Formats: sequence, C-alpha cells, structure tokens
Amino acid sequence: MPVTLGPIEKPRKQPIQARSTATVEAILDATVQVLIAEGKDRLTTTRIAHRAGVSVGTLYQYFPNRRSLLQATLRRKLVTVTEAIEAACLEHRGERLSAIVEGVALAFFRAKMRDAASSLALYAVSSDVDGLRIAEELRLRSGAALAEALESAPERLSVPTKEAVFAIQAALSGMSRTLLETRMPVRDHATVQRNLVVMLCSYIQAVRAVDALQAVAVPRARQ
Amino acid sequence: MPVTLGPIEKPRKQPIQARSTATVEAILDATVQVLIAEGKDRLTTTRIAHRAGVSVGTLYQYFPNRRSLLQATLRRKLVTVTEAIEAACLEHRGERLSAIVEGVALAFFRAKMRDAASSLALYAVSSDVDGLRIAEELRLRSGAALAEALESAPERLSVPTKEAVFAIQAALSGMSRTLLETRMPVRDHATVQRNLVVMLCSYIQAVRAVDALQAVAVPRARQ
DNA sequence: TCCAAACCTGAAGCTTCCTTCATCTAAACA
DNA sequence: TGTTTAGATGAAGGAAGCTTCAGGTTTGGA
Repeated sequence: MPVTLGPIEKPRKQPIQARSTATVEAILDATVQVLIAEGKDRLTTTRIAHRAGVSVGTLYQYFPNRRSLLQATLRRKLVTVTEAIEAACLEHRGERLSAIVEGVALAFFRAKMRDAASSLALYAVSSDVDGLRIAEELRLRSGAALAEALESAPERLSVPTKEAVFAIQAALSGMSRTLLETRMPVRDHATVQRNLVVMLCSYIQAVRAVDALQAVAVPRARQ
Repeated sequence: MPVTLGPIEKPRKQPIQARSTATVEAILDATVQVLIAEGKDRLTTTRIAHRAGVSVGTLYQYFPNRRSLLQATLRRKLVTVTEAIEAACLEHRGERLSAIVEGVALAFFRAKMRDAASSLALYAVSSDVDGLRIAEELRLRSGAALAEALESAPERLSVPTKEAVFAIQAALSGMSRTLLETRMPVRDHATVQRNLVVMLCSYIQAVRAVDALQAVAVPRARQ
C-alpha cells in the first residue's frame, strides 16, 4: 500500500469571525449527516455544502480538498473517544487493575456508542482518507494514558505493560467495531459489554504478577 | 447508510474451457496484487486487466462490473479464513473449552497472517463493496462451527453459547485487525498472539458454569 | 457613512475511470 | 478442413464529481 503522503496541503483561510467558525462546524456536521443518510457513494462535496447551507466554494475556503475535510471529520470523532479514555484513566488512577480496566472499558463503550450511527458511518470513509494514520496517532495517545493508569495500580503485571495495553486496546476496538458492524439491536449491547468486561478483567487477572499461574492455567502458544 | 442492494446483476459468461478458468483466477490474483502494490486509489479495471495479462473487455466478460470483481476477491480471502476456523473446530471437538478456544485462535491467526499484506489491503476496499455483508455471512458460518465445538466440550458455560461465540469472534477479529493495521513487525506477532490466547482462555474459564465466580470475580457492568 | 477585509457564490472546466461493442482469434468438433 | 462457439481485444462513449475563480455580499471599524 503506497503511502499517500499528499503534498504539503495548501493552507486555507482560518475562521476569524464567529460567522465562519459556525460555517466550519456546520460543514463538519453536514459531512456526518450526509454520510449517514446517503452513504459514502453519495458523499460529494456539493451535497455536503448544500446540507450545510453553504456553497461548494465556501467549503473549499476552509478545506483544501475533499480528503482533508473527511480527515477532519474523522479526527473530531476519534478525539472525543480518546478524551473519554483519558478521563477514565485519570479517574481510576491508583485503583486495582481490574477496576481500572473495567472503568476504561465502560468509558470507551459509552463514548463510542453515543451516536453509534456516526461511528459506524465513519468506518466506511476511513480507508479513503488514510484513517489509519489518524487512528494510530490516537491509539498511541490513549495507550499512553492507559499504560500510566495500569502502572499506578497497587498490583504488578507479569507481562510488559505495553503488551497488556495493546491487548486491551485491540479487544476493545474489535469488540465495539464488531458490535456496530453487525448492527446488533441496542438492547443487546449491555450483554456484549458485560462479556467484554469479563474478558478484559479475567485477562488482567491472568497476567497479574503474583498469582497468574494460579488463577488461570496460562496456555503456551504452540508453534 | 443506504443498503446498496444493486439490481440483480447481469449474469456473465461462466468459464467453460480451462483457458478461461485460468483467466478468472489471474484476474482475481491481479486484483490483490495491484491493490497491494499501488493502493486502492489506483485499483482501476484497466490496470487490473493489464496486470492479469488480459484486456479490460475480457475482465468484463466474467464480472458484470468492478464492484462484483472486488467482492469476489474479498470473498475468496474470507472463505479461506473461515474454512481454517471450521477445520480447527472439527479437530478440537470434544476437548476442553480452553483447548478449543486456543486451537481456534491459533488457526485463525495462522490463516489471517498467511499473506498478511493481502489481508490488510483488502480491509481498504471492503467498505467500497459492501464487504460487511460478506463478512457477516462468513461470521455466521464460522460462528456456527465454533458454537458447535464449544457445546461438544465436557464443560458447560454459564452464559449462552451465542454470547461467548460473539465475544470470542470479536476479540479475534479485533486483535488481528489491530495487529495488521499497526503494521507491527512480524517478530512481535507471537507475543501478541500469546496475549490473545491468554485473554480468550481466561475468559472462557471465567464463564464456565461451575466455578465461574471462584476463578475470577466477575464484575457487574455498571449502568 | 464608507472602506477594506472577511466571507460567500455556483457555473463550468477538467480529469478520471467505468463500461460497451464491433471485431478478431482460438478451440472444439463434424 | 470447415463451421460453430468460446474467448479476447481496446478505442471511444459517457457519466460523475472535484476544484477553481471571477465576481458578489456582509461585517466591523474609522
């Protein structure tokens, strides 16, 4: 996969007056709305602008191209989730490992499922827009917060913190993504969430330093 | 997101002679190759045909449109992984829960990581092509196999099999996707894989019928 | 009140790519 | 060897959407 670095993007006008700040927000909102209502195939700049109540020209005054608009939209959503995780990490600092993990998992889920439709819709554009870079950046950010939180716990881990953080993040994002993508009815979300918490908590117990081998027989990976 | 059902697709020529069967395979292979080498933005029908050593016209004799070609390519990959899971489920029938889970997890990983580049590349086109439908279909298929395997174990679960299956599938796909997307060096794969197996095995222990509460204090999900 | 800066407009140019189809070649078969 | 059917070709039609830019409107301050 080629790294579409994109040349240094032409700088665009920064919103100065209140009017234009509102315009930019309206454009970002409209992007999500069109995406949800019409799907990525009909997510054209003209349609977005129209929905935002402005003309295409205006759109191009704040975003150098379609791509950067979608990136900004995606980033806005991911930042929200990241901040929710960071807040949970702070809130549970110093607590027991499983309390931290549970707190973070629940916070993550809440943030991701608030406005589930937009979370789902944005998955679809991510690959058009190098969403992986953005996701990676934010994964590192929330990963740092989680690592810090885990190390503030009274217990030790028997595996490197990095490994545990990766495993937890992967399970979290995988579970929420699968949940959204299968369009599971909302009333079942609580059940899935409970299973996820069980999974993460029993994992973190299993990799606690002292009694890891006692709590669960850790299987060696073959091969 | 609108359901792009696509009208009933015009039936195309079925390969009859050996020559044309080879052509179809070459086109599918070329699709993956172009995708990996040039990225989804340059994945044009002309380029695919050229890489396959045929002309565009030939391509359109076997696929009614670009979309169906990409779907076929995606499906071919996912079917491989699904079959690996099914095989593992059969192989471990009747064993202990954690043995089944471990066996399936390892089989899944092996299948997914064999030719990791194509797995990663195909994620990118999935959303252009209603890949969710295909993924969902195959998720159900491998889910059925896994459910059957879990119920063949000597132990019982304290949660509905469906729930456990969903949780395991979600964690598996999430972990492998995250692994691929972060482009983690291959030498670290084993470590991640080991953590995943620990996570899944300790989960399945936690939701065993008898001593679920003893092995791990199952936290109640708040809210 | 008037000017300059900020902001907005939208028709049309431009590029890109999918898809078709009239025509040609190769294979099977009598 | 002649005929029929399968398979292959690729130039060109057509549709679609991104982006620009020349010119209009609004705002804030002098």
